[in-house]
Amino acid sequence: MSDADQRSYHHGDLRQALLDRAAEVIQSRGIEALTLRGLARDLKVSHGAPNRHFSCKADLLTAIATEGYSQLMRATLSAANDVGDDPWVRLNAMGQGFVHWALNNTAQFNTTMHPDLSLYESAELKQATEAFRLTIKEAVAATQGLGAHSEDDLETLNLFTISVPMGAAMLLTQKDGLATHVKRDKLVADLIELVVPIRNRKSSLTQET
Amino acid sequence: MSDADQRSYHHGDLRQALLDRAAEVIQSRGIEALTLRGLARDLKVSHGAPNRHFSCKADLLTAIATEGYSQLMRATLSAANDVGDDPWVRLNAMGQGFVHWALNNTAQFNTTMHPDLSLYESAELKQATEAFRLTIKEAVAATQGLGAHSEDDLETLNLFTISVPMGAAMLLTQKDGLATHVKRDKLVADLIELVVPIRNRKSSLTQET
DNA sequence: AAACCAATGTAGACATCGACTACATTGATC
DNA sequence: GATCAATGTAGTCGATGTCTACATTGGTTT
Repeated sequence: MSDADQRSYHHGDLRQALLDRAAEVIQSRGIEALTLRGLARDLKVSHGAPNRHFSCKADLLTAIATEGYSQLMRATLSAANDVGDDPWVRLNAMGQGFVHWALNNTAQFNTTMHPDLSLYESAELKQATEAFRLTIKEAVAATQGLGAHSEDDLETLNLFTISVPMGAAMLLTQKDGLATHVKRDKLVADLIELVVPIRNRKSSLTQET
Repeated sequence: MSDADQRSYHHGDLRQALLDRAAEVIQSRGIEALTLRGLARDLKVSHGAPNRHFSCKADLLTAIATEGYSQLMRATLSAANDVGDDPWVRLNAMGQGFVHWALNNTAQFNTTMHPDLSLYESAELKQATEAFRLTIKEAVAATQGLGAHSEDDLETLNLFTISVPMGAAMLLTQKDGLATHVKRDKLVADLIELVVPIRNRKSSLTQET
């Protein structure tokens, strides 16, 4: 072994290295092309090493998704905290934060939303999913009565509010999606404005109707 | 060979049988668990037979997605034709038709939206995708100036309009999604009403603002 | 009617993968 | 310094994708 590869036996943080490399592979060649043995080769470890951290491929994908929900929640909450206390303005920022995180972490986002993962029952993933949904639901509930759609059912409003960033992120992260739009930030801002309007807005009570 | 299985050598329509069985497998065990050899076993043909119709697994998924877009377009257009000529009412119906098709064809919908497929360049899939997007775009364009959001950019409006059914279908088709909602039709109608409102609407010109 | 042939299905082979097992090395703890 | 759980290695086995050669069929041409 040359001095270049100072890793004699233990890798150091193989788990995180696997997660990082997996995201790269998914980005370039898709989830189907992702293999545990391929990751092992890329990271110069034996083909069985990944199994010490992920018992199977579904386990790896689940871990990516769990971390995805966690980061998604942090990204949305962080965006909300950047804009102050008005629940309406906060919800708008959360929507934009959601889409921006998805566009900046395409592979992780697509893996997080992989339909197969809802079949693979995982306690951690379920918990992360619920925590995220609760965060959104609370933010939506906090805006009730303050702006438009104040008369609508909360569940319907919640679905509407999360559907737009979710659907837009889905479409924009496709390889041949609308991602080539020049002014990405403006598109996202305009889009979320249609769901949670904050422009031409003086206070929390002077909204229409 | 018994008289029950009258298929002596040729299957008859193996291609469609593969597509149908694939949808069942995806529905119950996910896209990752789908294998060409498994399909061959289920349909009592040799392990190489599927390759005569689909050169690889990606080809099969692409075919499902292509058919998915085709059916999705038919479902939305059919829904529009059921409600008359008002572009605004038609667009509303298309949104509802989209979600209902997705909820009634979960496996096909999830496969159609599989992120891997945008990496696998397929002329037919690309054509089907573009045809569908054009259909939506035309329907959105036809409503411009008639209702709300008349001042918005068409591209933004288009993304908004398709994002809601797309995101909602994504969320509702998840195994632990909101699909347990009792009044599914009402939820979908209320949801789309938030995007393309048609209630309390006399004509195409007496809308707010 | 007989020959022909493209479409379709069969059978076998090979590299690769997931998953399991036994064994080896390491670093932390007592 | 001994101990041991965590982590990595090497080998194995069944299953899969994909390729090739061969077999069967039904329609077409002569």
